[in-house]
Amino acid sequence: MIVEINADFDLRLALMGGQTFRWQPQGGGYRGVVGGLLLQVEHFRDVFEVQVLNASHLSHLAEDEIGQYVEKYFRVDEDPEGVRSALCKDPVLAPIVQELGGIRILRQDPWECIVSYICSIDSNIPKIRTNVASICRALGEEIPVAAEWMEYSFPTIRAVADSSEDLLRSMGVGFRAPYLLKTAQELRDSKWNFMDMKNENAAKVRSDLQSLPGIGPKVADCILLYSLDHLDAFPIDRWVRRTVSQLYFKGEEIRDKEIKEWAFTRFGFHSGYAQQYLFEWGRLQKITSG
DNA sequence: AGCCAGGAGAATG
DNA sequence: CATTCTCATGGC
Repeated sequence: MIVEINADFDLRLALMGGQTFRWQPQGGGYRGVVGGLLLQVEHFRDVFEVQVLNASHLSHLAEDEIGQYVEKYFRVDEDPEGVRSALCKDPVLAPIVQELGGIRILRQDPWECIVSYICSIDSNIPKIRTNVASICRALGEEIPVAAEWMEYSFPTIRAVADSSEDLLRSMGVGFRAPYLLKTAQELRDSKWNFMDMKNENAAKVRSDLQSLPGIGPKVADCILLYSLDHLDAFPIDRWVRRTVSQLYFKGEEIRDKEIKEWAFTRFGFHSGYAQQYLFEWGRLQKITSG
């Protein structure tokens, strides 16, 4: 089955940047597992095609629901041109948006996002990817694709909650192992409704998330932005802190609280996209400056 | 080889 | 409330 999506979309930045960790370059496009579906994505001129490679026995989706599911994941229900033109009113951001182009924010699964960004604590993108891959291989369900080709779904909350700290440590996550275990157990044992969290007040959701072990301000904002439809969230990590300071505050050190207020004042409900451009631009500068 | 990494949490001034 | 320390591992 093939789903065609009509959108300007930088797939490399969306799938291989710092927002999701399950995709790999493959044959001119990218391959990744999303909610039990093994997807192959390729970009053509003004559309890209999403091909469903597996029988989707884990997705519990009917054939005609897969298209909607994929479109939700790629967040086609938004106007990227409108977002960019709004951001370009900022004279500092305008040339960056111009250069980086069509960054898009995916709509990921909240639980996958929680695990991924707990793994991200004091880490780096290549390592997060290997950590997440190890966790899926050990605790996810097998998705047989072809001979000698096995993919793995993202493990359920229960699968992680019922594992152990030692097992998680053996996947290279180090001191994050107890965070992952305790948060999974809390989510298993209490009633968390991620759907409701998409409509609730962002501050409330943020503080609820921060009650979970291993979720602080930065990780909570990533979960809000990447999986809970709170596109005004502005995750502040080292890169963003550094980049904002450099571009807007003459290199002065600014407290996170001030950066948050500054961001919302300046970018409003598009703060999440602003953050995304600033993050990618900061990393690009580091790469090109050696 | 040694520095650094999409931080959080606990312990201190 | 602000600063400082530790946490485990691997990428570059």
